Amino acid sequence: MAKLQEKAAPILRVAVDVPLYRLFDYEIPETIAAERLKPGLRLSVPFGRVQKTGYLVSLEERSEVSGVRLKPIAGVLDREPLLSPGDLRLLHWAARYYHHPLGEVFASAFPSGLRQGRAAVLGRPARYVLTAQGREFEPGLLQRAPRQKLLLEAFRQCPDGLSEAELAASVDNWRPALKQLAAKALLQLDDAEIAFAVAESPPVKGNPVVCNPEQTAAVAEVCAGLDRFGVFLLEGVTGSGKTEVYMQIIGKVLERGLQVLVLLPEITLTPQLENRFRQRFAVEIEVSHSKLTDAQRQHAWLSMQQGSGAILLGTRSALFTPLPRLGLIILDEEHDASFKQQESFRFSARDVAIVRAKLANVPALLGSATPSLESLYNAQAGRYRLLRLPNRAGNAAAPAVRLLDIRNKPLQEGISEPLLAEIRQTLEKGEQVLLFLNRRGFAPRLICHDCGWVARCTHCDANLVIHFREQKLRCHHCDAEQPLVKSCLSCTGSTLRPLGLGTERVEQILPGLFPDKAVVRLDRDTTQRKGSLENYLKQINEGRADIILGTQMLAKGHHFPNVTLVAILDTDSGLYSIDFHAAERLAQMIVQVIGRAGRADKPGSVILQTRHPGHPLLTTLIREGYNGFARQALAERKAAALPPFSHQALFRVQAGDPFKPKAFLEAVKNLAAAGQTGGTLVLGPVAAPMAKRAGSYRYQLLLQDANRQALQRLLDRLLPEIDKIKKEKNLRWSLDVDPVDLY
DNA sequence: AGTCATCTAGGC
DNA sequence: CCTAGATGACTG
Repeated sequence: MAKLQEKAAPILRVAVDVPLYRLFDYEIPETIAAERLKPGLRLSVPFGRVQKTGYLVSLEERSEVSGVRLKPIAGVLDREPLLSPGDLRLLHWAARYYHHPLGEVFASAFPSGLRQGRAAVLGRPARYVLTAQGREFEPGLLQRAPRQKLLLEAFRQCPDGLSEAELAASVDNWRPALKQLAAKALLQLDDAEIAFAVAESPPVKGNPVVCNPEQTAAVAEVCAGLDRFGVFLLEGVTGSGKTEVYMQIIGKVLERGLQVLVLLPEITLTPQLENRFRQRFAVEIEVSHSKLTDAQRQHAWLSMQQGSGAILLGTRSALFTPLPRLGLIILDEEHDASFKQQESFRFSARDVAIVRAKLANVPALLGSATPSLESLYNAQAGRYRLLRLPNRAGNAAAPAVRLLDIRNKPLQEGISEPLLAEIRQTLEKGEQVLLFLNRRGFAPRLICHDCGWVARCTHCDANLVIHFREQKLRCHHCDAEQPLVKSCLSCTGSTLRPLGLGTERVEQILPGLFPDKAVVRLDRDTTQRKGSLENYLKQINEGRADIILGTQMLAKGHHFPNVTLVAILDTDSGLYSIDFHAAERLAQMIVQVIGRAGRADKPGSVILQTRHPGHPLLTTLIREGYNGFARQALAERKAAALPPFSHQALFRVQAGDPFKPKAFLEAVKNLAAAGQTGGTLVLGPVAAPMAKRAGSYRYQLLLQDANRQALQRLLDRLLPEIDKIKKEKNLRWSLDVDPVDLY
């Protein structure tokens, strides 16, 4: 007893949400029992002159910091840590691997309310039920309020009432209508405790779908490995029924009483998957992405953390959500670059998900019609198990793809004569046409026909894009915009011409070419308003659109069953990029766009307009498909010792001063060279491909090594030293481990 | 990052 | 002599 009292109270080592590569030590105040303190707890700590949330990393016997400078923590925010030891190991791994400050990595694991120190209490989700009056009420009387009618009918189907999440999934913009119904005393907030009947019923409802042999085999193979770590790469052509495979495997995991994490690259893809999951599974499904409110995300986080949620569907920000009974991680569209966070903590949700699966000893399932070269390489090397779904479901034929040489052919706003004829034929049959052009706006530049002046952004090395309808010139790299000028700013001449092609320009010419045909344009400019994308998709699927025109958002996930002709207007942009990732991106995009055609019983055809019909990327892709392309691209990467045959880390620097970034990176390079024992390549510093952007001058330094550990060791040594380089004013640097683009 | 003490150029 | 804005030091 006496011994225990003599022993000094332990020191708390704490990670604070600041961009500093070190931890901070605190004392335990007498009011707090030391036994309570476990790693992972959220603490409130005095930090400088403010209070901040800190995360307890470890308890130490002594501190390097002299006792007089140590402060006591102000409080403990949780009774028990919200993160499990496994979660903590994952965060430590990620901070080390991506060389990012631990406090910021911890912060990224929590929803913003918990980050700010709010209590981790899970309110019962609001639920509504019909009143006696509401049960009697005839929905037909609400003819003039269609949304209220819709809601009332939905409640009629569900005598147990509906939660806000369920309402959001079935009726959009439900809140005002619900308010109206409540005001009419037809609805009320359900204050009865809900019996958890859901937990009693089997997790899978609805009819099992009959699968083809490949689907069945894929399901069986993953299910045979459910009790241990393993990575499965599900390569399924568009329309091959990947989702059904996911759902059958998820069903098996749910039957074991375990949780499933499903990650998607983009928010726009969550509603359709959520709907399918809700139809199939009678379990609590939580959704988490950045378009939800903080309260919604915190609710999803806590439901999963406390174990009541069974499926978490989210984007990369959902990756670190605690899942005490994790049984499976699924990552759909695994090739998508959106899984890589592109600022501050630059983690790859795909790569971290695999580490998470490994730490939790559960399988990870990666799915894509166009797997990344890294994943295909891992499959070849035997690290991943490759599962293939080569056939479209329902015997839909693969579309016929052909290159259309447009050299020396007259173009009308980017559309050649032969393509025009094909479009006309398709429209005459009453079928839909999809035109893909990966550039929004009217035209990518405005040029003076007299003197050659081009409208440039003053903050970036970029041309201003013409937005004709809005009469604006806009930079797509910063938020600069200005009115569309009528005369040249250099020679005052008035013969200004739009040069090049954007979706807005193509949209303008289509009514003249195809009178009476309905055109829908889908790009960031037309879908910015909430709900407008959904409306357009509905319009298309109900057959109220003949020509669909759009940018890459067309290539992602959406199904257009009545489209039988797909044309890529400008295939060539991206064929000759300086970034070695560009070829892979382009091939994936082409294949994804091709996948939009001929999904149902109608055979589809695809036309790629190109001025480089002999380009090996295109010819290989047409002749041998994505796999042929991938084989060739991997051979090229190997010959050039590029990833995945080597590993990269990129230092990026930007500053308002044009010379300081380079000087800073020279210093980093010298540091890297001093004491360099391994063979890590240090390339640069070079100006970024867009040297000036949003008013900053940008440089980069690339490190490359075939040995990942050697590269990591160099970074381990480099980072503390870089921290010591006297920081120039207004200079920002960041490190990107495994960069997915070099811009 | 956020805060604050210190320095500096320009205003009266 | 005063002060707004830039600069740098520091966070336990």
